[in-house]
Amino acid sequence: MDLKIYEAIENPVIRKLCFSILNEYGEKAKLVKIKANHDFIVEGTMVQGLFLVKSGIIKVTKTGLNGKEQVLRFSKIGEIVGYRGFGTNMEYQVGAQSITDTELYFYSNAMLEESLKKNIDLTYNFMLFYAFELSNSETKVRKFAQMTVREKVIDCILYIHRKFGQDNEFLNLQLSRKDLAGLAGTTDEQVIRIISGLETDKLLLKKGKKIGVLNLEKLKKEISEHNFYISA
Amino acid sequence: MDLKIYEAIENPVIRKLCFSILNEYGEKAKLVKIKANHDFIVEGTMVQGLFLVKSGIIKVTKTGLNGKEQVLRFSKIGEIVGYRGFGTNMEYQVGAQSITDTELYFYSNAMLEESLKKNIDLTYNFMLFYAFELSNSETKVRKFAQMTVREKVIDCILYIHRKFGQDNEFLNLQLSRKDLAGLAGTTDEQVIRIISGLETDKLLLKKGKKIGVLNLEKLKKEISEHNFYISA
DNA sequence: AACATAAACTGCTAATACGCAGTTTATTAC
DNA sequence: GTAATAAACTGCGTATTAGCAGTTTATGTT
Repeated sequence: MDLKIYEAIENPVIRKLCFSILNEYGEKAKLVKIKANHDFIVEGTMVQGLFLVKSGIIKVTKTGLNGKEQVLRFSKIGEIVGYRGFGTNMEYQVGAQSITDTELYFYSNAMLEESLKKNIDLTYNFMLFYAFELSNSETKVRKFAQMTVREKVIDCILYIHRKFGQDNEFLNLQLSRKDLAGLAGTTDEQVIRIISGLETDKLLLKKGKKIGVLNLEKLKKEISEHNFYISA
Repeated sequence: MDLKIYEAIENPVIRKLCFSILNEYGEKAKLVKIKANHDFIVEGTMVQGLFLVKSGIIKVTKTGLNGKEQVLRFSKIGEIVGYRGFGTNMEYQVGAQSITDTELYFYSNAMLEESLKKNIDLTYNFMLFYAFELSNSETKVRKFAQMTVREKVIDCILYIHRKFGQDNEFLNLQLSRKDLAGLAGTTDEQVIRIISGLETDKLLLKKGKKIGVLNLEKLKKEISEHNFYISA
C-alpha cells in the first residue's frame, strides 16, 4: 500500500477514507501521470470514476455565467477529485486541471460500485467524507452571502496559507490574481486593489505576482467576527 | 412502516434514504410533536441525533455576521434535518424552527451508529444522500458568487414555487420578506424593492405579504443563462 | 371596531463593487 | 539582450447594494 499518501494527510476524515480506498484496491488502481496545465476532468462529460491525488496540485473549477470561472478548491496529495458526480447524475459537475505535474490513481465506476456494495467500512468512510464536505460547503455558502469582497479575498489567502503553507516570505502556492478572483468570487481588478490595500496596511508582502502573509494575526482578526474558515 | 411519508417523496435519492431509515427502525422511532414557531434544534448545542419530518414545514437556518440569519432551506415531509453535525464534530452547525405544527421522528446517535455499522444498505443510501446534497450545495455557492440580488430573489421564489407549489394565485408557502431575504442572502428592503419591480413587470402578483407567480416562463428565463436551480 | 403590533414599503445617502480602457511591469521565447 | 506576450496595475465613471429613518399598510387581539 502507498503509505506515503496516507501519511501526508492531516484531516482525519480524508485520512480514513484514503486508507479505506488504498486498503480496498492497493496496487490494482491505475496510475495516471499528467503534465502541468492539463484538463483531466472536463465539466459536463460522462463520469468515468474518481481520482486520488498521489502528487501534484489540482485546481477544481465550475463554469458560471458568461463562462466566468469559479474556482471551487485546490486539491493536493491524498485528496479525491471528481467524486461529486457520484450518485447524482452521470455528468461531471466540475472541471479539474493540473497546475503542476501530477500523478493520480484512477478508480472506475464499476470498481467502486462493486466495492461499495460489500465493503461497509469503505462505504461508511465515504459517507463521513461527504458529510464533512457538505458541512464545509454550507459554510462557504454563508461566506459568499455575507462577506465583503475584501473579507473574501483575505479568507482565500488564509486558505492558501493554511493548506499549502509559506516556507520563505511568499506563499508556497503561487496563484494569479485571476485564480484568486475565481476563488473569492470577484474580479481580478478587485483582487489587485485589495491586495494593494493589504500591502499598504502591512498585512501582506507583494513582489510581482508573488504574495506573502506578513501579519497572520491581523489578517485572521479581520475576518474573525465570522469565526469560520473553509477547510476544504 | 409509515408508507405515507415514503410515498410523498419525489426525489429518488431522498426517497431511498427515507425507505432505508423506515425499514431499519419502523415504529421504534420516537415521534415528536411540535407547535408552530418553535426551535427544536439550537445551533451550537450537542448533536443528539437526526429528525425525519413526518408532517409540517421546517426552516433550517445558520447564524452569520451580526446575528444575521441565513436561511439554508425549507424542509417538508420525508426530509431529514440535523444530519450535518454527523461525522464532523459534535455540535449542530445549523438551527431548525417549525414554521407550522410539525411531527418528527427522532433517531438518536446511538441508534444510528449501531445501524450504520451493520446495515450496508442504509449506509450506502446515506452516502448517496450526502453526495447529492453536496452537489446542490456547491451549485448554491456558485449562485451566491455570481448572481445579482434580483436573480437570487427570483431563484428563491422559484424554489418555493417548485417545492411547495401554488394552488391558487398565491404560493402555498407564505414567507415574510425577511425570510426571503435570509434565503437569498440579502436584506428585506432589497427583497421588497425587487418584488415590487417584478410586480410592475407583470411577472409576480402581490397582495399584502402574499406573493404569487404570474409568469413562470419569464421568471425562469431571467435566470436561465445560469441554467441551474437549487433542488435542496 | 379600535387598538397594538408587526410587517411591508419608500426615499435618500453612502458604501461597495464592477467594468472599461489604457499603462506599466513581469515573464517568456527567440 | 530584445521583442512579444501576458499579467499586474491604475483611474474613472457607473451600477448595484446596503442601511437608516421614517411612513403606510396589514394582521391579529380584545
